[in-house]
Amino acid sequence: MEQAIQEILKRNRLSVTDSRVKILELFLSQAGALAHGDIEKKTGEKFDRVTVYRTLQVFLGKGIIHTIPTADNSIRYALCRENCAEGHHHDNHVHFVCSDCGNTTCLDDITIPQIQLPTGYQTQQVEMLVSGICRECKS
Amino acid sequence: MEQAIQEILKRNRLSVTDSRVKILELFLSQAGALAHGDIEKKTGEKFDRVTVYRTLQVFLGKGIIHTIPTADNSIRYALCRENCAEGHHHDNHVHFVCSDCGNTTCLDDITIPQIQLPTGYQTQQVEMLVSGICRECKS
DNA sequence: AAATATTTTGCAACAAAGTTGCATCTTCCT
DNA sequence: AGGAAGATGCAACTTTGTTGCAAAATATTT
Repeated sequence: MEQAIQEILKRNRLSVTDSRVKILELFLSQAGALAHGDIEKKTGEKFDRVTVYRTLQVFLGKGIIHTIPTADNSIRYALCRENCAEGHHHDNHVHFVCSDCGNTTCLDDITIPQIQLPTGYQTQQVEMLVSGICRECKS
Repeated sequence: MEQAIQEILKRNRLSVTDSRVKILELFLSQAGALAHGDIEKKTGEKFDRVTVYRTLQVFLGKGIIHTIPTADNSIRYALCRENCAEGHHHDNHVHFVCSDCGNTTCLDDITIPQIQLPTGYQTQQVEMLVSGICRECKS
């Protein structure tokens, strides 16, 4: 994993620092999306709040992670699949929020269907957000 | 308009107060969705912040308005069409955020398409959020 | 229409979330 | 190893949202 992380950082011309490594580790070691708060807690509160904010901003800018809007007004972050160009994702998968466990996951294989907007509207990006019960919580 | 507003409040067994009337007026007098901040500003800062929060909560609970999650982590509120039951909307329309003027609108006539989730996932609610350029800004 | 009961409001105080400037420390490059 | 560039932590601050409570407004009863 250590390898992979270095690779990601280097590919994006970012210096390799403790916080960046630890935060990327977090993302890589679990499937779901993370809110800012989760990150602060799960890194063992080793980093300053400000550092976490700034690290997320940098990752966002480089297209390493993307945001997921949620109904409860708390932005989640998730890793982008391979090939997001700097600042320009192709992030056309559906996001799922479990109303039981609260986890947010990217359903990478479910593509957002095309829709026909009224004339005069021009689409740039589409987000689709499903809430419900996830596989783990259903059983 | 005054009529209509009273009607809405009475139908929902809410007492008719200045703040509620003014805030409903705001929603009725313009198409788009409003963020909490917009409301504070546009009412001419006559009401306490707390009152605005509470009023929105009440309207939400009664199904008079619904929330729209946005990518920038600021919840918008918009009027529900006619017949939302208390606490239970049928809110299956698409939301549009203009990246130029910033306005958020309900595309009431565009229905969210059905999607097929992976087995094991159970859907409760689906949100679809399109960003782009709106009719007004395009010209 | 007045009196009472019920709601709603505004204030104060607080908690959480996010931002900025700046000095210090790390990382990277040669 | 040394210096430039960049990242971090701290402090201070702003914005956003919440809660308890007394005062005020609204609704209800007679």
